[in-house]
Amino acid sequence: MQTLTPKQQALFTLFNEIGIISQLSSARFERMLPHGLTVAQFSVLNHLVRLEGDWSPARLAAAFQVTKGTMTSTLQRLVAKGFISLEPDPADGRAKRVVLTVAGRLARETALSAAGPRLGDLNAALSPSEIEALIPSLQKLRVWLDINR
Amino acid sequence: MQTLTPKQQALFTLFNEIGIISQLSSARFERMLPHGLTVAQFSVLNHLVRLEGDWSPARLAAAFQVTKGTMTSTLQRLVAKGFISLEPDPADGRAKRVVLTVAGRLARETALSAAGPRLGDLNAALSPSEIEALIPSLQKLRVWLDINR
DNA sequence: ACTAAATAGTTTGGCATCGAACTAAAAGGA
DNA sequence: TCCTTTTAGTTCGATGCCAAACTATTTAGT
Repeated sequence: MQTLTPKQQALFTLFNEIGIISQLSSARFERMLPHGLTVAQFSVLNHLVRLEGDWSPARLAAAFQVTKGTMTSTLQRLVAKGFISLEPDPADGRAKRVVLTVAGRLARETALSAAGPRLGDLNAALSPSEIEALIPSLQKLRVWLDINR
Repeated sequence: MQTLTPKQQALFTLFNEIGIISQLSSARFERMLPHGLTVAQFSVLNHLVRLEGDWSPARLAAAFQVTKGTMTSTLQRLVAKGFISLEPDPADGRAKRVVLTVAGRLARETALSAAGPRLGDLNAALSPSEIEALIPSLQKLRVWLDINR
């Protein structure tokens, strides 16, 4: 029977754990969000608030590591909720600019107030120092996966 | 403006990295798989080979932390590919038994031969010891998220 | 034994994601 | 300038995932 070496097995386990954590944590976070916001939608709002400046759908797609088609879909839902508007880019006929509305800024505030405090619950599972310890390795892994796509 | 404490920020970063790694690694793994197998489909085949015994859709759903509906869908696709069959459970009129076909066992072999060797590429990003170091913390986190669902 | 509650599976509707095909517009090159 | 290539966005068809509603069957409690 085909088997894996211990090293391969460890990698397999690693990605398996990461996949499950990703699933469970998004679901958990999403349940805290108001306005029927999804993680993808909230992330875009949060990004627009934190990093002021001009953001096109294409730049957002690159920032979030998703395809342009995926970003189109997420942005359309945010437009439908009145949290952003898409305006033509005066300097480039192909491009659009993503503009946060007042309601969008408010929704992000509300979401953060609702979800932020409960993030701390996680310290029952992992101490702050353990969390800090994980991040650098995960970042190395993410960067490598991103570059060697 | 609503902000996050450093601890909350670290958690946010952690889940963000995990989400991206999950995305990139599944895509990477999936590209190596033959027969148009997805990660979800391969995982079920692999599970059935490694852990012989009687597996119902419900048990599989629990093992993979997905809903029964999700498992129904994945199993239906595996049936369509001829890799498993679903048979009635003689002892329980509600239940079914998931049976690996010869083709299914072969497909799993082939997939493992194709994907296994290339798993090692990842060692360019993270050494085996770093990988080993990550796993216990991630498992703690996963278990906590699972229990406190 | 009967009824109520739990369990197995399916189906539906919604969101995220991908890859691929397609349109429009900008950039580059000869 | 004209043609080719690149880039921005959208759309389409799959897949995975969830929550919720629904059927059938089994268990449990009285």
